[in-house]
Amino acid sequence: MKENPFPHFPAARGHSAKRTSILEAAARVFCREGFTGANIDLIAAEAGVSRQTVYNHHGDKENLLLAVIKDITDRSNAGLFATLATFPDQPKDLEAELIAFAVRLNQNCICSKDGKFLRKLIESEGERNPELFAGWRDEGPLKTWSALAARFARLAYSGHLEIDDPDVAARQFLALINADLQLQAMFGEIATDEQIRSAATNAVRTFLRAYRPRVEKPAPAHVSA
Amino acid sequence: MKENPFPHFPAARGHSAKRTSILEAAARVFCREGFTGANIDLIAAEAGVSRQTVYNHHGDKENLLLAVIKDITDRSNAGLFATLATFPDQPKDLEAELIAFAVRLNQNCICSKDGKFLRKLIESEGERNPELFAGWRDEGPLKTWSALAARFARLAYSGHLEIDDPDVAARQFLALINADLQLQAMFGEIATDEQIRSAATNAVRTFLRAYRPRVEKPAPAHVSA
DNA sequence: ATAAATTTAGACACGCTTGTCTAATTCGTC
DNA sequence: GACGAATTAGACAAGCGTGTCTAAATTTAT
Repeated sequence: MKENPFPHFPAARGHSAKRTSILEAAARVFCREGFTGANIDLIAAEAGVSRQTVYNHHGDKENLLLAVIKDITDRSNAGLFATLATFPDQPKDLEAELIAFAVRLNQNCICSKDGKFLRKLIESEGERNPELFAGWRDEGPLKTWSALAARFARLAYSGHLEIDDPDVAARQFLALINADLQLQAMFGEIATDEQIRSAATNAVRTFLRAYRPRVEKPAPAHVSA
Repeated sequence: MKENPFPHFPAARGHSAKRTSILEAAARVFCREGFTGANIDLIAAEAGVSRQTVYNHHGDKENLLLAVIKDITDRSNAGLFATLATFPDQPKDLEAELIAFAVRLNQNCICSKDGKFLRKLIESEGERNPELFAGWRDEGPLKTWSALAARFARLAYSGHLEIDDPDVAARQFLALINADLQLQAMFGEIATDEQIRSAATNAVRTFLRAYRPRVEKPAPAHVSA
């Protein structure tokens, strides 16, 4: 209601700074303690803000949770699709480029603070808010899978890969990427760059052993040996 | 204190039945609502028991959570190692037997009610009880990985597979097994037998494309072509 | 410097949950 | 049928968390 009806100026500077810090603190606390376990006083304290300010910005607790999820979702999706755009469509060195892509995917999307928060929040609260879960699934994993599947299909068409079902290949690629990192992801620990690189290397090596064409260059005509 | 000091009879029949039903209900509610969100009245109601009985059996709420986790962990580990024992050590049809093994693993351990409960409980409460998380990790995933890695190493030694790092192969096998089921697992839905079989087939097919020996039978001498 | 908007600390009512206690009731056994 | 153990319903105090309110202090823009 009292947000800022007309934008003579987008918002007071301290105002939006506090809004941000509230959302960040709330995300941390919701993740750590769960919705019911998170208490507003703690969120306010971690945000360096008074309790009343939290209520001024976001109404009640339920609303705050939704704001947190929307905030993280938006940022997370932006990062995700920016990263997907760097997929190696016309690779010179497929293995190296896929590894680099996998590293980016892990760093920017899956192992990032946002990515982990979002997954844990959805997993904790999804059972109580089915439409929340459905929305996340449709906009997150399902879109990721289908986008990635399209890229892999292209690589198959251009003869770089030999793939029966691109959707399966996409899911397997993502599963392999995380095979070595799942345990760390479950706890608070953030994966080292070295660990991420190693995980990506292992994953891509196996993925390519499975999906690299077995006969040399059965490519579609316009690629000549 | 008032459990049953001497076992003239192990415990009243209704007594242990109620204990079981309390643990089951508590597991459900803790999973659904989180530790703080779970309330004893609800657990008692779902167990078909009075609130006081819950306190009689398990002291306070914290204690009840520990009892639930211990209960599920024990059952879960028993199933896990029973299933691991059915690994195809001397396969005639490696692909078929690995698929069957993967199906058993998913049905008995990963997609089972206990498996899902345990994972969600640990993920929710692990951050607040580090030793809980550590115990689960050491007894669950780490042991699974190492047991599975040993089996794969054996298959590699006998020439059925060509594996650089058996630990990596084991993690990748498990990751592939779940690639198609992760989303369903996150929600309440239980995977169909058909889905589990299909997921296992996809996984094993890819796994074997990656790890089956490329040159025919470079086996260790005693296997003759 | 002044006026408007925002933030703050604190107090407050209200509801819910935990854990205990008691007295009545049911259950299993002899 | 009678006994003891377990279970039950209900009341209860104490603590905590939410959300509201007020009056003072602080920030921001004019």
